[in-house]
Amino acid sequence: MKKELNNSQTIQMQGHFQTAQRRLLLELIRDSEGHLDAKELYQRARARDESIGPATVYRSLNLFKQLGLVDEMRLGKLHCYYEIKQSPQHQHLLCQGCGKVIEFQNPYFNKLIKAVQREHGFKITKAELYLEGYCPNCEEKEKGDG
Amino acid sequence: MKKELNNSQTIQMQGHFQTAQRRLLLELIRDSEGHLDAKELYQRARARDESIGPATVYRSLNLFKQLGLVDEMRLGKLHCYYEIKQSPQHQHLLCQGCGKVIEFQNPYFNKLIKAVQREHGFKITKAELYLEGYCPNCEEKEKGDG
DNA sequence: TTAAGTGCAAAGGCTTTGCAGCATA
DNA sequence: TATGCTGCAAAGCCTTTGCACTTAA
Repeated sequence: MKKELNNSQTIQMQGHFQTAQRRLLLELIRDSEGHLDAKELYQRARARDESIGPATVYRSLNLFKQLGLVDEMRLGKLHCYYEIKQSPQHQHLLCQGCGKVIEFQNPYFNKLIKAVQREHGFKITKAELYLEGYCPNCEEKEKGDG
Repeated sequence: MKKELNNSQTIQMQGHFQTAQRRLLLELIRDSEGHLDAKELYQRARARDESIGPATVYRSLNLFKQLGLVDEMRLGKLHCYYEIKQSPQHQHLLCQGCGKVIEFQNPYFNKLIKAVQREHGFKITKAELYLEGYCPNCEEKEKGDG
């Protein structure tokens, strides 16, 4: 089932060319469900279009960020991951054992943001919660290993 | 008022030499109150000891992390910041206007962690909340500029 | 004394930039 | 057709590594 880019993704390209490379990259980012860093994106793009270069990937990512098409976030060590904007707000939970990334939502999150906003008089524009730990499976293995 | 490294900071150096460089670096990290990246740390160290090299800074940071003396965290763009462990758990709020970093605590935070732990069966070992926005001052200026 | 730590310089990754040719609108 | 985009290659950062010298214990 081939998905098409939706309106919000194409309309916002106004003023910039739509190119095969950009369409491919956006498609890969969306299909990844959000857990893709620049390197991985480059590799996947390369698998579909042998001639694409890293410069195009980085330039496109910067354009997408600038246009507000994708969100950039830091997970794990030092990587930046990209995901299509428009996905409902969610946070990330990384398993240190198997590397799996889980997205979650929790009502306390908004309460927390609002409380901080109130207490510090900040206007908050970006909020990221990043949790790391062991999923039930890996937790079992940990116990087994010692 | 010169502060001395406390016991928890020296005891944990057991098995590793205490050197002038390491003492200097730990002192700078502690005095920075936690918002220092590797580059900035190197510059400050350089100001106090002209002969220190970047390799020593990076090697020391890695050692401190390994020994659990400092925490590494990602703030803002791509930087990693370091702070002395032992400070009570707190989270970070960055002003996009003036770059100021505020540490805060909020009871919802722990509730949130516990809820996620319960819902996903994860054993959470690390939790970072990162907020970005405009402080009251900069918010005013933003309005002024348009 | 001697293994660990240091500085220097070189190497390694990832990301950006310059440029000539190509493609979109 | 004309500007913007691409790929390539080179350059730029930041971080790590190899090596000979120095130093803490």
